[in-house]
Amino acid sequence: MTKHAVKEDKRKLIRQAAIRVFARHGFHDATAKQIAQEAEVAVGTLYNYFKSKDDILIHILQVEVQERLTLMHEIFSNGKPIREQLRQAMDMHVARALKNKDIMRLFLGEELHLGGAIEEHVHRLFKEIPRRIAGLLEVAMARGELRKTDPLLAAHAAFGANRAVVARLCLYDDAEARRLQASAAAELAEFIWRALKPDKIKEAS
Amino acid sequence: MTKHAVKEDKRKLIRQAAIRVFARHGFHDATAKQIAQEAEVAVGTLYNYFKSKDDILIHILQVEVQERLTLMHEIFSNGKPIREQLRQAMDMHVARALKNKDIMRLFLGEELHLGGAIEEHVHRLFKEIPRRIAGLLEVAMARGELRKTDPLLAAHAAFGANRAVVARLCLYDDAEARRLQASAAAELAEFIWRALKPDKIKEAS
Amino acid sequence: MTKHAVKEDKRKLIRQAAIRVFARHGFHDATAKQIAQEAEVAVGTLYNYFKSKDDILIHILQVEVQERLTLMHEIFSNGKPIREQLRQAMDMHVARALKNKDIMRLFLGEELHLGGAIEEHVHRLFKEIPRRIAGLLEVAMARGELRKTDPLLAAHAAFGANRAVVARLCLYDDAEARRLQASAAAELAEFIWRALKPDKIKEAS
Amino acid sequence: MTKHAVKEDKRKLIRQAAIRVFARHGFHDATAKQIAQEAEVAVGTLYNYFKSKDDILIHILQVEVQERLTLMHEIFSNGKPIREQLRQAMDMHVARALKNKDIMRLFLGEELHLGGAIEEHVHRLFKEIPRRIAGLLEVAMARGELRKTDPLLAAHAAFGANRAVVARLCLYDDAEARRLQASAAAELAEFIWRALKPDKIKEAS
DNA sequence: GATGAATGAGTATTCATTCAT
DNA sequence: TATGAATGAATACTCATTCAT
Repeated sequence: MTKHAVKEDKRKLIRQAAIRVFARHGFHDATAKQIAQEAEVAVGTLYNYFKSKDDILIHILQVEVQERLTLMHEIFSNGKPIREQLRQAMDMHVARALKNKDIMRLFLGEELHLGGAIEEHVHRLFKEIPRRIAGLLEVAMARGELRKTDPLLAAHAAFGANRAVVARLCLYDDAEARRLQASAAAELAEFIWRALKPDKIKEAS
Repeated sequence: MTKHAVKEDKRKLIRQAAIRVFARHGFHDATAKQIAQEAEVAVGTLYNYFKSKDDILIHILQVEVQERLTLMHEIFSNGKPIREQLRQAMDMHVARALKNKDIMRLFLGEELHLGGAIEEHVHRLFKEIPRRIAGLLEVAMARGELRKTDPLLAAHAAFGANRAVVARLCLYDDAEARRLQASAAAELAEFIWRALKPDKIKEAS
Repeated sequence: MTKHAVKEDKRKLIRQAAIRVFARHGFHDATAKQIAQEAEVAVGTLYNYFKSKDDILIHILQVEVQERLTLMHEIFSNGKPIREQLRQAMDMHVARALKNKDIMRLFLGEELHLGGAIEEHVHRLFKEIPRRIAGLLEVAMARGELRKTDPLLAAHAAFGANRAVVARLCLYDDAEARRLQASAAAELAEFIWRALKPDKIKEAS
Repeated sequence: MTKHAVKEDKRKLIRQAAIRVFARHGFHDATAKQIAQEAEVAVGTLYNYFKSKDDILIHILQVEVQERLTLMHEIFSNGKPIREQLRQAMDMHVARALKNKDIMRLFLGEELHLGGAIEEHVHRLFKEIPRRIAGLLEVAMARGELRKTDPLLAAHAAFGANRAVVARLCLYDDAEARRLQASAAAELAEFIWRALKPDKIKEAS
């Protein structure tokens, strides 16, 4: 039990070091040596915990995606009106992104062309998110809380809007980014809400 | 003058070969040799027309972005109602993307982490698009054709929504992609229109 | 004393595991981990019983060579006519080789280029065999049981003939190997006997 | 034509450098860098002429085996009596070996366990030699110039005898090696001739 | 201008060995 | 004694770029 916990701790240590290094140099240009130094372990140790550099990236993305999906699921199961849920979801994403810009840099940048084997893993991971959002939207549409439209397309549009705004906040640290930061989540929620709200709103309660 | 034209022709030849190769293998994994073979020239010749491999990528992106911006500008200057303009813009982007999936793959994937010098060039390029969209939106807001909100944020959201949907269409060639293809532009336009239309529509032609 | 016996047992355990692993992967490509797993001990344990991976190989070869030399000595001391002794020696070598192909693969393949330090050990070991054979041949020549010729050269030739035939039987498991298997020892003995028998045979008794 | 010749020259240059380096350090321990330095080219250049380090070794062995087989074929086609042919063959092998000890060291040592893909190539190469010798012996047996026995087994025995003696001469440069050097070929030829000559010799000149 | 052979810096991964537990 | 996680030196191979022809 302890052994397993220690092993997980070290994986986490390496994962977090790798996030920083990948964010700094990009996946391709980051070297195993850099990751090892950042984690303060020997190069060989990386390979005691991960099969390869690719494997580290996959693991990082998996953990992050998993956590997001879980949080999203909680928000959209809390019984609040959909408009409120959208607002909470945007808050969550924006806050999380700002809190950990490193991982966002990684998350936003390395969507494609990782080469052969990883690419599939990563794509599968990235396709899962809009699919889950589409599921949530579909339920809301069925309930009449959102207008009827293609849920998958709407999910992509909503997720894409969010992604672009968050990217703007995280990737460029300029005056405009700082200006948008405060209102971004609220405006995004409003944007998506308006895009998807029913024509006649009959929100009971 | 002829000399210059010949030179530009060869640059174009190489650029288009590079687009295909980058799309196939990704920027990092594409080799100068592959590009040369695809363009049916010697490796050395590449370097007579471009400073470096990086330079080729920058050039590709510049041309594409430039063309899009020009088209966008035309659409938003045609005097049609904003809703129609949105529709035309979405049509243009989707059609162009589907027509040249190669360049889209490149365009979508290599946004970040190209390493040091290029990164700046590319970022500057990619920041330009939302800024221009924001400009267009701002005008429309001033005219009361769109609701008042932060134009830059709205531009990012709209552009992001578009980007995500187009990515879905171009990057994964599955059943869902084919289903969405026909209606994507219209639905996207509707999505963005609803997100940004004024509360009370008083479109005096 | 018991302690020493236990220690020897474990050395044997490891030695035999190593023989299997070396035979499977070759000395260079075999890893300490593989040997440890095959022996069902921890990696560190190997190093409690052997100085190094090299040391394990040396030990294996030493034991095998020692055993062969002892058996050879017995055969050539049994008072039988030399022709019969040759026959018995060939039988012994062929039988032993076929019984333990693993060790033969090792024995035949890793003769050279083990790198610096081991090489000397191994060479010394491998030089010992022809020298001992030469000694036996010399005695027989002195007695007139074999024709007079350079004993060392004859020893190498005889040993080499044997080695090559045994290699053929052990290393390639094809139809020809199976055909030769039955008659190999007898034919080899005959080959060497004819090569070395005196011109006029006056075998008393 | 010139281009091809130049390319072949460089392959030869690299091949010969590699022979020296492999002989010095053994195949496994020789590094690409060492070979490059010995050949006075850059590391990358090696890979313009050979697919891999393995490929270099295969090429070396192929050339050497091919040359030997050709020479052997000439000797055994020259119409001389078989005893003379044997003598010439031994002379050739011994002389060639002494003239180029480097390649012999390689030739003798790396018979096995080169790992996966090469191993097959090399084995096929090394099996070819006894097969060809067997063919020659069979013809001689049919003509009554040699006693009837299994030609393949005899070939292995003869080749093995030769190999062992040559190895002794090339690998260890000690007093005994120098003593044997002069008489080795003649004695080897005699050894093999006696081992294989017919019981009643009726050599019609 | 065009060519493509030569260059050599750069990197993921392995594995013998150690040593704290 | 037994363990096995940690270590880090070592190495084949790639590929952007150059430059003599």
